[in-house]
Amino acid sequence: MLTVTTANVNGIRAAARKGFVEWLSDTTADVVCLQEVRATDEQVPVEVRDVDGWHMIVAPAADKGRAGVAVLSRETPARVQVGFGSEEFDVSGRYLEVDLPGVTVASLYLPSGETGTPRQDQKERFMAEFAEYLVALRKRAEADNRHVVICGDWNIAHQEIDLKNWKANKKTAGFLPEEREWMTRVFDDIGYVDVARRLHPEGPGPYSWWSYRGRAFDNDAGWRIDYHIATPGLAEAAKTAVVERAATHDARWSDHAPVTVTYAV
Amino acid sequence: MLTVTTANVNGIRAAARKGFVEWLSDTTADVVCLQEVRATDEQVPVEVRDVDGWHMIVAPAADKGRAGVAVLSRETPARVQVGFGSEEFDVSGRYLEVDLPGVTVASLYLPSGETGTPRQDQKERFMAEFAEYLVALRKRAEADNRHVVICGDWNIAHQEIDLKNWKANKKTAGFLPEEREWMTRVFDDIGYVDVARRLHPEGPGPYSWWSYRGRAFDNDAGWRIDYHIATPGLAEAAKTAVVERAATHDARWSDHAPVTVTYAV
DNA sequence: CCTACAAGG
DNA sequence: CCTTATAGG
Repeated sequence: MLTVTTANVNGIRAAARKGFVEWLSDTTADVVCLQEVRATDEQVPVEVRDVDGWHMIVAPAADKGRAGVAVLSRETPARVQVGFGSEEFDVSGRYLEVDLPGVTVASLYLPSGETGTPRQDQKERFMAEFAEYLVALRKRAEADNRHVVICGDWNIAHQEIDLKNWKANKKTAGFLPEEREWMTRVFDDIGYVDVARRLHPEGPGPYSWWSYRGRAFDNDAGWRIDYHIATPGLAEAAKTAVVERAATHDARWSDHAPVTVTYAV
Repeated sequence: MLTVTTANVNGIRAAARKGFVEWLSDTTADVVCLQEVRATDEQVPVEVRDVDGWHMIVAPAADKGRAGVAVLSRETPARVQVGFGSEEFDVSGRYLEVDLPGVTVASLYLPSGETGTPRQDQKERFMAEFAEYLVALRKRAEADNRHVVICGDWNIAHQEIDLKNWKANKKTAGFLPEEREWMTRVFDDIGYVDVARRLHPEGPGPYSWWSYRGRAFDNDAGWRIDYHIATPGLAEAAKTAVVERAATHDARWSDHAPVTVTYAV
């Protein structure tokens, strides 16, 4: 059994002050993928960095205080890869891949974008380059007889059931037609599987992100943008998928909730 | 009897969250001079701006979130003056003068400076221009038969007894020889009086500012840089001068403590 | 070690 | 409505 969690922490220093450390010491996960760490290795609070029994790798952004992904694992990874071979994005703290026995686990933080701005162009450049990488990664995994799961904040809600107010958000970055179609291609053309949706085909939700503005969390006006996107064999091995909304409810240390999947591998 | 308090609030919005509102509702002062308000009129929390029985005038800096002085008085001032006739400094939120019956009260926030930098040059330009104004103000007050007191953060410790570690700070802005000599000229040549020191000639202290760094407050490693500087007649009428260290100890809402003087006028 | 601002989300 | 960075203190 391998339990993997993904969580966008929205600043690991702030999260550590608000309950992330307690969540980490309670979790039974074997691997934790983090996004928006917003800190270098040295800036990660020692209560997180030196927590007993965990191995931590951080891929910070060159731009101070922005983005940043990390992987915590109980086993030491056999291989670590920062970035996916992109000149533009490999220093942006958005992709970190580690090899654990039989399975490659990646932490992804896809740009959030902003409709009609250069930030949306950047998101689309990322999506185009990353889709190519996903193809190569899948081929490599098949050749090596390895499973792959890309965990993280993909910043796209795939279907109408993946956000509460889909009608109001048809022109909002994260639910644009071209973004949704891109995710469809990841599934249907490249061959990855949305693990949580496969286990729970019925919507709406469960959501994994709620804006801090207004009463979005209390009203469950959220989006499902945090995914486990896995190769088919691993997706079929998934036994449970849970959004730990309660974990964040007791002590809300991020605007995202952890998404945890247990794989029978 | 006229009781006047001066307090550098280090951001009135932060201070209001931390206990300044309670301090204000408890004080028996008739006039309160504030420095480092760091807010425009509209940005001042309503609990302060609309507090019953007080009239408030704010002189913010053109530079958002910086400096800013204010005067709260139970009586409506007959005259209000922002700045002291300086092209450079009148928009810098550092001087506000009001006329109350028989006495002119000013709130001053002198630049803090920084040894060997342009900020120290600015402080010295301010000191030069302001000294000239002090001469004119004293003459005008005598002609009008009015008392004057300039309350505020002068950002200079005058003597060795005015800071805990004077030996270590001989090259620190706020205790430079030229700054101390300038204050001596304000007293000996221009004829103003350091009210609190006149009532309490013995040092060391009492200090009115303690750095937030380290344990400066607990160790009373402070500076006396907040003064009531008055014309001689008013200084002679001063009955008590108190640094409200306890007020800030119960709920420390600033790195400065209020300095309160009661005048028998 | 605080403040407020700015930019990103 | 959050985060971190920055300048000023």
